[in-house]
Amino acid sequence: MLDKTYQPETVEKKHYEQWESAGAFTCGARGNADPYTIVIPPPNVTGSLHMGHALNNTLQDILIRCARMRGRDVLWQPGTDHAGIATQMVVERQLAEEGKTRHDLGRDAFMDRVWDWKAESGGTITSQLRRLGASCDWSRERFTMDEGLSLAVRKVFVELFKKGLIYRDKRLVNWDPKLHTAISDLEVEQREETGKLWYFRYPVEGEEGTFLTVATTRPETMLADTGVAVHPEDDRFKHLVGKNCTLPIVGRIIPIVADDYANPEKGTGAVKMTPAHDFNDFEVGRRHNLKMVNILDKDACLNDNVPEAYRGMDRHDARKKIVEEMDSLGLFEKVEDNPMTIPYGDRSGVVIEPWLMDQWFVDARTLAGPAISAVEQGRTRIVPQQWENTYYEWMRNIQPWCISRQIWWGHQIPAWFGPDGEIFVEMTEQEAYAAADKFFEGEKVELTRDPDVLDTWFSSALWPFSTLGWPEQTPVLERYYPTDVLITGFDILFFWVARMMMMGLAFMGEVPFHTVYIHALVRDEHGQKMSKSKGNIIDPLDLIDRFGADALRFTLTAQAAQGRDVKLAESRVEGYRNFCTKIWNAARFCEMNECRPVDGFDPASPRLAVNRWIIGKLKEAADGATEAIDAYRFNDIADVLYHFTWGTFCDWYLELTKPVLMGDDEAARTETRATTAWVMDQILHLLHPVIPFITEELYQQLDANRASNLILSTWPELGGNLIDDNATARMDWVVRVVTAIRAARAEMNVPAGARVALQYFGASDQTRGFVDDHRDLVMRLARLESMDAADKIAKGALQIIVDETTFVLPLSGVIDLDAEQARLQKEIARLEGEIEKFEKKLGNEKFVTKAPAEVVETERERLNEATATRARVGAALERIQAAM
RNA sequence: GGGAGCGUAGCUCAGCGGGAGAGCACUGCAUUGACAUUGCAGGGGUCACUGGUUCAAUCCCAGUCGUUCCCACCA
Repeated sequence: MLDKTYQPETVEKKHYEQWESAGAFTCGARGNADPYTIVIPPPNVTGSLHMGHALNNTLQDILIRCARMRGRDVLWQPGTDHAGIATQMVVERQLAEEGKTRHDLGRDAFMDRVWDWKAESGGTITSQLRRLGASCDWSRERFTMDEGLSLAVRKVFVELFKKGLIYRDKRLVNWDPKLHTAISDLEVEQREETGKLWYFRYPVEGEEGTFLTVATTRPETMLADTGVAVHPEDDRFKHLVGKNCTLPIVGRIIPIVADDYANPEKGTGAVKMTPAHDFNDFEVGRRHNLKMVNILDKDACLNDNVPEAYRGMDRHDARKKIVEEMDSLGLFEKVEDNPMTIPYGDRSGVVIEPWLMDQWFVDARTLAGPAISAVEQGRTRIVPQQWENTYYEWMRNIQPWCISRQIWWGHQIPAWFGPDGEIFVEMTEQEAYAAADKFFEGEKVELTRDPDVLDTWFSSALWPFSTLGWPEQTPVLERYYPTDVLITGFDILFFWVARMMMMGLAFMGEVPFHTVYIHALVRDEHGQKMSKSKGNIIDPLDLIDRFGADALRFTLTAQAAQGRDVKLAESRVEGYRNFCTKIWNAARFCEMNECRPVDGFDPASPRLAVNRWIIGKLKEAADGATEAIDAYRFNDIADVLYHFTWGTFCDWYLELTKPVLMGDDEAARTETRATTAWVMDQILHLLHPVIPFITEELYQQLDANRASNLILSTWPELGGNLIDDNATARMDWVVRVVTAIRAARAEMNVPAGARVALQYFGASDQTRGFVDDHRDLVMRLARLESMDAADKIAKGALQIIVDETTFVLPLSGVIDLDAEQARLQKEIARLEGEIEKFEKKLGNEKFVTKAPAEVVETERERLNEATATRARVGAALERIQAAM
């Protein structure tokens, strides 16, 4: 017996364990079936589940469960990411609370500490994914710093280095003065701010009283100026090109050069050059052989390359002091407000400094080529397609990828330096020494390994094949690569998707996935991004606790329309929890009425119209769900199943069949029980990918003899002629008549409980047939006492027009004639509006000649129908008026 | 500066070249047999604005306004 209410927490736990122990998640059991593979976007190993994960993994689980039910050999490859900077920051914060830094511990002890933290918190996110219902193959769980995956990282690094696609270079990088590491362009967040623009006079050397005014947003960088640039065509400055300025405060003589970069429209037209601290100036400096003077240390404080008074100062303090000193020298001209973008580190939140240093880079431009063509040729499809443009845009303008990080948690770069800076990149230290031996021709040297680690995204880029065993050529790799679809948020399109494309093509020679489905962000109900500081974070686990995992999953699915953010309101979750309750109660109804699944039930077999009708509707819903899944239209899946289950099955079918179930026609009862059970069962199948827990529970409870789990059963693919036009016509008629009577009764305040007599007038033969066949149904659902033909209409009765028939509730003296008159007049006004519209359209010759014939025909039918109904309602109105 | 999305009922959003939809909220009625986490019925919208294409535009095109986001090294 089913409990009176659905208890998610016990059911969810029970079935998840059952699925796992039944091996339902394990790949490879269906050796002959087509494989279907998804790799999970690996969450941060020390993180916890947020709404974005909940959405992302719900969508994956829907595809995975559906594919499994459709007979595929499914692999959902799970795992976690070491998330270098993020994880290291967490552990460093813990250390800070103990008053320590990582340097107090030293590298090895610090690494142990992070591994401990990983061991402690690493299970959180995976257990939360289980609570969500994610049917990952946990036996294959991987971590980006596993031995095998680390081997893959080294192998890729070494091979790319040997091909010249990874190189070490001295360039300006984005330096994070708080985290003390370089970061990639993608990790820099540009923020719009109102800054200032200061105008300074630089004396021209040897020309007393002549000044060149430059404008700058960063006064402190003037200490590193090594030139001034003007545009070659700028007549104001032509005569100064080739001369020098004396850099105030510092006293350095710096050249005035002509370069196209200088924009006559910007600032004063003369721009100071700071090649060691500005990306543009760096390029100009290269072109003109300007000196590179680095004035910052790793904390972004001024170093010994500046006048003594400034040494050790913070960059912000230095700015103030520079402006003051320039002012006191009479070289400060003015200051203006200036809207500008300032670079911030996305993790640290501090202003990033361009800093000149040696780092490792990937030649992304070369790797991007094949990744661009793969999408152009459709070997990988991006859904929704508009994201392809974004992908192309970025890939075609891709910059060298800075992959070295000055942190400890991550994959240490397999590069060893010799005594004079020679670089040996090898898989192991042993091989590095061997290479060094060869290089130094037997001379014994000491090698030191590069202390830096790789950008986290370097290892994530290998995820689709490193998790499957690469570089070994394993059967699993052979079978499941390339994967089928990748599901991810647009926020990591560049970070991750683009890089997987590059690495997959470079090392596997094949795209990593055929389809990339990009979903939106989950926001709060007002469209605000969820953040700790705003305090508007909704915790998925909290919602699961309160409403059940299924309710949360259904909500996310129903809102996952392509190309739009998901705005999550708790009222929605509550609404879909109610949907789960509805299903539960429908199942209880089945149980109470002994609607048990019948083995080998043939959906073409029922004879009763109501049964043939619901089977037809079910087929439509099932086809709709399948189409929606294949098109990644997740919200449509939810929508079509919601409306079929609640609106069609519960609200109509279960009500329509009650008379049969309670009647004494044994054959009809048996057929209806079997049909009800079968449709219920199909509903459970169709809903299972979205709401796996409650459907599994009901599937098992509704038939104690079931040998297998719903998770492993077969997706409904209903063939052939299950849609019966005759059954549809009659049942749709019943629905129409019942609805019309109910509406009229409600509007005219006929007491809901009152059983009233109904007469019908002017019915066609077909309608009379429908009445004869379905009289009991209409009487029951519309609360009628009787239903008889009449040859005239009683005076002052309530009249309801459906199609050609006038239904009459002879309530003379009971109903309010004025109200009835008003009701009919309103109906007439509506009909006349329609008629006018149709007539105007059909009176337009261009419409009749140019529009498709079937459209014209439809409009004609509508006009005829409206006209006929108008006449009948008019007659009804006259009768009422006669009675007044 | 470049690009993209969005603007439809009070709120959150589907839809989309030929009769404006859902959920929630709101109003009225209904409680002894699946379900009040319910049922029945109802109110509510110049589909942002202006032009254009078309027999026909909420839908396609252009522009405007508003809004969100992405990319970009501009003193």
